[in-house]
Amino acid sequence: MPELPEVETTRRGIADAVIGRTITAVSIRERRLRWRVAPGFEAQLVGQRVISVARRAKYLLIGLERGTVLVHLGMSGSLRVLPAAAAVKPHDHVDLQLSSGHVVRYNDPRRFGSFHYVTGAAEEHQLLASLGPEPLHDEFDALHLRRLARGRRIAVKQFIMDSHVVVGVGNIYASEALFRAGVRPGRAAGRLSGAQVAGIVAAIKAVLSEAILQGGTTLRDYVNTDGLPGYFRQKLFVYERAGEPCRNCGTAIRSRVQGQRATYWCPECQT
DNA sequence: ATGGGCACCTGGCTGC
DNA sequence: TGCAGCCAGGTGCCCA
Repeated sequence: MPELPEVETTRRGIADAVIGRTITAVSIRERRLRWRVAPGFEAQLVGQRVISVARRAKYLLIGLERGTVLVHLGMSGSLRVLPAAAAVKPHDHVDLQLSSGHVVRYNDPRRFGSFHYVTGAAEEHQLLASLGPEPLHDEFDALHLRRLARGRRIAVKQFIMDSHVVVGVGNIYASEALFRAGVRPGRAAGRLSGAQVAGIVAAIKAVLSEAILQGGTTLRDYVNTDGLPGYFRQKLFVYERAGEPCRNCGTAIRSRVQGQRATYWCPECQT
């Protein structure tokens, strides 16, 4: 489910509710997430005040007084801020009880998400240490992408979804960015022109920024911290639109499986 | 190093 | 109606 815009929307949604509050209790109903939640996780959090809520790639970093909680939403995870007494629903796996009387509740049907508690510099944690640049930061530019693409035969769509190249570009926004850049997803990354690389960088930044403004994309499960969907779906040009007319030229959108993921493109607008 | 494929898991939809 | 099969916003790991 969540790509960078959905995670960023979640970050903004929980920030005001948690910053300055103390975690008074942690309850875990299901420890078997992508990785089993470590024994002692609850005890390490309880009593600590929340200092910050940041994001790195698709990870949320909940900064506490003595450490950081690393949360990943996987494919189907979401965090909501609810009154402490709110009824528990299926797949509500983790609760962070706050001194405000609210609870940050993690729901994840597929259990591909994760929770870690990290002491010391969170960015040095194994899961974060080798990640590429943030797509919306200045260090992600045409020069960077061109340098990494040199000699690579991998399809450009899989290339921009590689977290060593740039983080946060998932299956929806990879197709959408390549449509905007006018580049076919199967093109070899190393054979793109400088102008195409620059166009892809600009398109990634634009599509992610716009999606954040719309609160992300809801296809199936995703909801923000208030339980509401994201509205970017209406702005999608190609994703899950196979056979439908291109919004630009009317040609039927095509799809195929690439790297075990569905890919969508317009055969007329993308070369 | 690079690229490809698998695994983890549940739920919703399709078609027989 | 029932059920098998397929598909889904991610990503770490193993293999050639």
